[in-house]
Amino acid sequence: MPRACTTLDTFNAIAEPKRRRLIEALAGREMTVNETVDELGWNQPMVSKHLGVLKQVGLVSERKQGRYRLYRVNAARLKPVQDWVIQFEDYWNNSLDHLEDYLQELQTTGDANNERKR
Amino acid sequence: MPRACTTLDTFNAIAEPKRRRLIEALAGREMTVNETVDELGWNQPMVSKHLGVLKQVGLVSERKQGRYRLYRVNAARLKPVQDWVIQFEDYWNNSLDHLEDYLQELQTTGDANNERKR
DNA sequence: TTGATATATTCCGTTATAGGAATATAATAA
DNA sequence: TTATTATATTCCTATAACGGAATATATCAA
Repeated sequence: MPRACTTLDTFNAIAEPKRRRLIEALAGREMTVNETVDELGWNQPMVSKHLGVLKQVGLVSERKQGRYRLYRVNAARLKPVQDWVIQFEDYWNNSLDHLEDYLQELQTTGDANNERKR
Repeated sequence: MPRACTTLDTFNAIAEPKRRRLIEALAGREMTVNETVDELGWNQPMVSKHLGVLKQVGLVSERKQGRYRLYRVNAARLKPVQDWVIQFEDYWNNSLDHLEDYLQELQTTGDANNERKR
């Protein structure tokens, strides 16, 4: 079984850095495909294809105007990500977060003694 | 060029639903691989493999104790995701978020008139 | 009509994937 | 030692991925 489609959900869609960059560029303002091309400096098919993925997931919406297509971010679709991550907010600034332990462990081999009974 | 490795960064690692589930299961408490297997009802290699990906990204840390390996979530590694998403928080509850427009547009064909001058 | 502009789509090649099954390794217990 | 428990790894297969290049479609302008 391969990895899930990028068009399956928001999490998969924003795993790609270019798509996050695209969302940042479009945040708060509508833009034409070519305006985006100019702003990001990518080639046009690349922008169109990434926009296509974002559109399928609903992260951007598209509005036709003449021969232009205006794209805009649908920030609400990011909420599931925020909602999922926020669950763990309590952990990353207090004693439950053991980042230092982890970083230290990367350097020491870690003693594998003291069998725990289960 | 294929999709980026799941072990490249947090965004790619959490794109997989099972890995998010795994993080939830381990949140706040250390667990053995087999405890996790029991709790999630997956087979053991599957749990080990997903833990392996999470470990490479630093989302979980591992501590050997006898023949057990205790896994624990490193919530701090989720912060980049939170930091990225939070940028758009302003958009998803006020006028800048055009969700209704979008949903409505899905049903109407949308008039492609009114060429905009550029 | 013809040409130009704006955007989307198709074809291609390389590659990492996720799951299943089987097996290997490590550590303990008898 | 041998058996058992705990965990990791290897091999397999099908699939979807990005990017590049080329091309198709759509709309406007002359």
